[in-house]
Amino acid sequence: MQKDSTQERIKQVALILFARKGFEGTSLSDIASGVGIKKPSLYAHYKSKEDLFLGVIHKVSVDYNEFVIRTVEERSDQNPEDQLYHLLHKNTNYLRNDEMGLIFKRMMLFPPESLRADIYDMFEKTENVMREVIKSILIKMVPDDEWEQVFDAYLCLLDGVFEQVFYYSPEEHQKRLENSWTVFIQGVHRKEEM
Amino acid sequence: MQKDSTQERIKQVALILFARKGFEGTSLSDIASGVGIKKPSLYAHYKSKEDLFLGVIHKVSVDYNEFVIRTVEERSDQNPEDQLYHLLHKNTNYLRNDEMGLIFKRMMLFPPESLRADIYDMFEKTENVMREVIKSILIKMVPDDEWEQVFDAYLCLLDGVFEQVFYYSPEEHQKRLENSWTVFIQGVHRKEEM
DNA sequence: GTCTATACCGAGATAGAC
DNA sequence: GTCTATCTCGGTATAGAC
Repeated sequence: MQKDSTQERIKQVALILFARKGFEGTSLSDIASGVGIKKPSLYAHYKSKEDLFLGVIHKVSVDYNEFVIRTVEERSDQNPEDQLYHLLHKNTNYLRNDEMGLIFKRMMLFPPESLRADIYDMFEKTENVMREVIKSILIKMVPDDEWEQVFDAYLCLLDGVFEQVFYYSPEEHQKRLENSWTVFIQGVHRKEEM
Repeated sequence: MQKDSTQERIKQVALILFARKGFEGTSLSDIASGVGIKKPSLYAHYKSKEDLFLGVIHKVSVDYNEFVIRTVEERSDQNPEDQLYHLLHKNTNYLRNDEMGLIFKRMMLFPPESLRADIYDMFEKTENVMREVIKSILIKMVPDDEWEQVFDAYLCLLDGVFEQVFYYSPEEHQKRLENSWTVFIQGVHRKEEM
């Protein structure tokens, strides 16, 4: 598994272009010229555009799952609230800065019609990874029969914050993230008092 | 302004197709055959595909703004909490059932590259409509210097709930909406107690 | 305004030499 | 594995008759 094989470089270039311009919006010519080869040479490595796309998406899916697990482990010694906050922040940065995040979300929301089933299969496990990892944090801070409610609210927070990455400047976005987090965590704490 | 003019029917068909398959994924042949005319006839009404697209988007933008205002007015006699909850629900249904919602969000998140600037200009006022309308509700329930924090959290809730429309079944989605709402409104109430 | 016919282009994909 | 040359298809768009 060489890291600099042409195969790998094609995937890297394709990742960026698919993320920015979508599946239909990206042409094989674009990809080939980004890699520095001619279009037909791509077919020595992938048997079709869709085949290449699935290769890219698979890589992205694996990377995101690893990212989530790694990020939570980084703060496994801290209190649950800090862990949740840390994940919220890291997740936002990942989605903002990394082409991985961009393409991940684009394909979750608006997959190319012909590949919809494949993509949903591939990403199905991501929800489960999130669930297990976040559950392990939540059961330390709320009663056993309520972690799922907070889980849903937290995932909604992640999704909302993600979406806003596209609309606002980094500063404005940061402000909104903090405000949304504050209301969320107050809601969770109120639970503890009841 | 006839409602059944060919112009209008073209826009209706184009709206549905653009929403489902995106700008690049939709061809003028698709649109023409949906309308029941031949492809070149489209050019009697719109001077290009991009021109048609902008026409559709404009209609969508206006409709969404009107929807938000109308929905809040429907419950203007009720207490603020019910108003917020009502808007959350209606907004979700609008985004789920109406092609308007689908295309609105698709184009906010992933506009076709060449039209990005036009689209962002067109949608800029939506945020302001939301801000004014929701502010008028919030100032009745939280201190004057805190409505903006709750506004940010509420908009994040709307965005998160919207995004999840794509992932989950209606039942699962409804459950998550209720849970997210509960944590949100508890966070807001805790503010009142402090 | 709608049609047929067509121009033009760029897309994805293949053949076959090197 | 990479190239040039080429194929086929479907896209956007235009010309011009009715």
